[in-house]
Amino acid sequence: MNKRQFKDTVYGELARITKSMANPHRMEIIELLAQGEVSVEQIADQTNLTIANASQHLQVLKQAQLVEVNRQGNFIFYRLSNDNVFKAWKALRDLGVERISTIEFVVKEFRKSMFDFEAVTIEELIEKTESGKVTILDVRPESEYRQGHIASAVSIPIEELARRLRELPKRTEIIAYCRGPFCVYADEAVALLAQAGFKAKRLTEGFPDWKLQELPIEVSMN
Amino acid sequence: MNKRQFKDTVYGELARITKSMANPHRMEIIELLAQGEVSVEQIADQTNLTIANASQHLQVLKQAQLVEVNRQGNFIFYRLSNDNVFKAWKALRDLGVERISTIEFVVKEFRKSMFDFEAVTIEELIEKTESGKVTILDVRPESEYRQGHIASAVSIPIEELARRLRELPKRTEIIAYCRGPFCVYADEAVALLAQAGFKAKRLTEGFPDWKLQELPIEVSMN
DNA sequence: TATCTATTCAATATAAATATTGAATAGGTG
DNA sequence: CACCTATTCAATATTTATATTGAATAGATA
Repeated sequence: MNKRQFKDTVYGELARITKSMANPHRMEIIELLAQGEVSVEQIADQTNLTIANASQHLQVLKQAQLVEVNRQGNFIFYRLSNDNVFKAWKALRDLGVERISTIEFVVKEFRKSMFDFEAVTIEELIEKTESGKVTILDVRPESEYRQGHIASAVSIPIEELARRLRELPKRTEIIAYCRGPFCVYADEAVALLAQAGFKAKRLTEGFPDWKLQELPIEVSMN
Repeated sequence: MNKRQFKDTVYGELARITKSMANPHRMEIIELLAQGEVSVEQIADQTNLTIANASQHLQVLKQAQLVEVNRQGNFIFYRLSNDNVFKAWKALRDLGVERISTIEFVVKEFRKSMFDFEAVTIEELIEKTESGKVTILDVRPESEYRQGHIASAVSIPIEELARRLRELPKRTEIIAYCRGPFCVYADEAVALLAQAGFKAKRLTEGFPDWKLQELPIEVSMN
C-alpha cells in the first residue's frame, strides 16, 4: 500500500461516513435519536416519512455504524451508537448556524412570526439555578424525558401542557427546554405559559447539548 | 411558514453544507486548507487531481461558504472561511477514527509496514516542554510553516530533511509534527531521524489541532 | 494593447442517491 | 402451528454527483 492508496482509503471512508449524514431526513433522524431510543414507527411519524422510507434511511445510518438497534417485543428501537455521532452532528449544526444565512434567517423569522421571546443559554440557566429559584420544564414526549433529562426538571409534554398548567408555579421563573435549537416545543410552551400569566423563557439549546457538557442529568427508566 | 416547512428548510440547509464535505477529495482539500492559504495549483498537486477537477471541488466548497478566496498576482489562494469548518472536519475525523475499523486498520497497517514508532500526544508534548529540553520539528512545506506553527518549532520540510540533518541536536529528543494524523511527513521524518541516530518521535495530531486548542503558536509571514 | 497564465466554465458520459410502490421476512402472539 | 404486525427488501424511475475534456475568461505582464 502506497501513500496515495492509503490516503484514498482514509479520505474515502471519512467521506462515506459524512455522506451517511448528508441528507435532510437523516439529519433530522440523528437529532431525534440524540434524545434516546426511538422505534422506526415513531421516527417515521416525527419526520413525516413513510415507514419504508424511514427504514431505508436508518439502514444507511446503520451501515455507516452511526446507529445501533435493540428489539423490544414487536418494535425495533434505534439509538446513536456513540457520543461522537452527536458531537459531529452538533459541529455541523454549529457550522450551519454560523455560516448559512438562510438558517439564521429562517430560525429568526419562524420564531418572530409566532412568539418572540427571550431565550436563555445553558450558562445563564446554571447561574439562575445557583442564585435563586427556577423551575426547569421538559416539554418533550415523556419517553424522551424518561430516558434522560436535566436534573430536577419536571416533565409536561407539550400536548398536555394546556390542561396541566396548575402543576406549575405562578411566581418562580420557568425555563422550558426540548430537543434543541430547531425544536419548536419549547417555543410553543413559552407562548402558552406567557399567555396564561407565567414567567417563562426557553433554553436556547436542548437536552443532548446539556448532556454532552456533562452537566447533571437524571434517568427515570422503568 | 409552518412547522414542516421550517424543518425542511433548516435540515435541508444542514444537509447541503454536509454534502459539500461528503467527498474524499474535498475531505482531503479541507485538511490541506486547515494549514493555511493554498493555491489551486498546489491543491491539485497535493491531492493528485487535475486543475479543472480541483477547481470544480473548490467551487462546491465555495458555494457552501466553507472557503474564501484571495488573489495574489496570477494565483488564486483558497482558505477555510472559519474555525468552525475545521471543527466540523475534526469532529467527523474523530468519529471516523473511532467508529470505522477500516480507518483504524489502514492507519495502523500503513504505519507498521514502514516504520513503527511511538507517537506523542499534544498533552505529552506540553509536559515534555515544561520538564526538559525538546526540539519541536515542523516538517510541512515552508509556506505552511510560515503561515503558522507551534511556538518555538523549527522548520525543515521533509524533502530537505536528509541533507539538513546537521541542523538538529543529537542528544535532545525531537518531536516531529505535520498536518495531522493522516499525514505521513512526520512518520517519514521520524524514520529518517531514527536511522541517523537521533531520538525522534511523531506528534499524533497536527498543527490545526494544536491551534484549535489555543496553544501557543507563531506566525512568520513576509 | 497584445499576450500569457492560472483558473473557471460548459458539455457530456457515467455513477450514485433518492422516493415510491408492493412484496417478503422475522419474530411475537393466540 | 397459523396468524399478525413491524420492519426490511427489491425493483424502478428520477434526480443529483462526479470525472473528463477542451474552450473561455480574467487579470497580470510586457
